[in-house]
Amino acid sequence: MAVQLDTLISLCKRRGFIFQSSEIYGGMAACYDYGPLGVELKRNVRNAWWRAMVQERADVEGIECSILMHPDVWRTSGHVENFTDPLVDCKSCRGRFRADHVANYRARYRVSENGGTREEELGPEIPSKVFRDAQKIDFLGSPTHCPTCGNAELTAPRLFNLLFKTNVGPIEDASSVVFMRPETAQGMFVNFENVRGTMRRKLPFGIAQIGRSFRNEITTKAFIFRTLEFEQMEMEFFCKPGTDEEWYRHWVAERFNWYLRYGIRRENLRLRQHDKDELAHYSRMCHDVEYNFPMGWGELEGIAHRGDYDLSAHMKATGKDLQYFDPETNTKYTPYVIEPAAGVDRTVMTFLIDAYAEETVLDRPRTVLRLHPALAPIKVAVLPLLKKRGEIVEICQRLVTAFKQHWPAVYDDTAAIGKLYRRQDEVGTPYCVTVDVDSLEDGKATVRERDTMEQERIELDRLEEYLTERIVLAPPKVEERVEV
RNA sequence: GCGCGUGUAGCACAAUGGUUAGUGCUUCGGCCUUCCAAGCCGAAGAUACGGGUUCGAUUCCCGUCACGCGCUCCA
Repeated sequence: MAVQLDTLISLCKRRGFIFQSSEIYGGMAACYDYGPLGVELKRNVRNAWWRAMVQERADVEGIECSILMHPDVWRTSGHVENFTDPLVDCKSCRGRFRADHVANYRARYRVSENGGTREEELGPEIPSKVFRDAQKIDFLGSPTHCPTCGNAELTAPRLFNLLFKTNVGPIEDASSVVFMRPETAQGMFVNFENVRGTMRRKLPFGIAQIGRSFRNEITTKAFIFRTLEFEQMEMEFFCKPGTDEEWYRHWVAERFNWYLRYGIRRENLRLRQHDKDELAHYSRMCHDVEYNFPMGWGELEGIAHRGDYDLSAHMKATGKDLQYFDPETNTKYTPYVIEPAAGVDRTVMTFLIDAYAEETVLDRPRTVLRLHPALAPIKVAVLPLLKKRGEIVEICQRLVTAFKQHWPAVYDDTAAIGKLYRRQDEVGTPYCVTVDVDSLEDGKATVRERDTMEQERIELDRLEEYLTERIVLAPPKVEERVEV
């Protein structure tokens, strides 16, 4: 039985993982802040991805691009053109229509630009230039009758576009409109030649990036599953046409197995291949990695075969040559691209849900996050069994100072030992080190493991080595690997 | 974006058109205890925001915001 979302949200807030954004002002819809523990968990997720996708591989380079890019990038990619149609909703039958599909509709727009205002009859289709240049488009005309139910219950037309716009420069002049990137991928495409050239790369190779993206979604959903501002982990893998299907299968398997490696239960994961009519315009094939969330199956990551769509589009738009010269065959071609694209926030949420467990220990409830040690926000807690004994506290302080050189570590003496253990269980701390009176005699401390609650006496000067073996070198939680 | 529902302390809940809004957990201080949420004493802490009805609103009404569920949408 999976944890209820409410329960998880409550724990996230109570223990400093995730807060509602701008909470004291009443909240900001679909925006969330990561608290002290959440920020550690999230960074660990990023690092785990980067480790698997860049550090451990010989064929992928990293990059970090600016969120603001030349506006033409998004025209070339198709993001500006799509979803710029004005849409109307029928309040009666709840249908939604493109305004220009509703009969007898002629719209007028008030366009503010260059400090002045002019009114134009532009018709239902808004040219992208107007959309780009206009600070504000007012709909002065409006359709009235719903084509489905015939009732005069249509809302005023509204522009529907997922791109966030903002202005460069302090004056809101029309010429300064730019977009907040809706995906990180375009940064890799426009830097393809920079990375290939400076890193002296031959095909195949990939460019990976982790960063924020922004989508002005109509509908938000389920906690941090869909937010307006979110973080992506994307990699564009450039390869020779003809080898693309093999690489596609490689990356689908590789990405699915990554989730197993960090402990997501096999039965809560599935691969789903997109039907042909479901594919995006640039996409030839696509598999989603899906997780069985409390609210149903949801997409964690998409592995898409983008063909040569993006590089070709950028070549056409800029006139630059982004083809690859293959020295072995002495030919030029446009690389094909395989793109695994994952959401950091969704992945964080998934790890939290999958790790959450409630048990009964000695007739007492225990809540525990069974996070992989590499992901746990706090790696080790140092606890004194007797806080009144100065020698014991002294040893604890010495240990925690030493541990902090390697990992996030905490010291806590504000409750009885049982409660201290439960506190750490609830935030997923994999190991607790407890110093007691015997420690003063035998030079050992008790190491208590989170999942089994088993204890082991370890020499004080062996603790760092002991914990390193279990935290840094922690094996995959799920050994099973999937072939595609 | 539509419909339905919800909003009381950090968390989970209770109560009420009228005295000081109650309980558990949590947190903090103290005593005691010392290897799995023990006990005792004490403390801090709330009616989402705005308006209306009323002598009086946390309670009734309206709006806003946020969250949940369903639909819709979705690169």
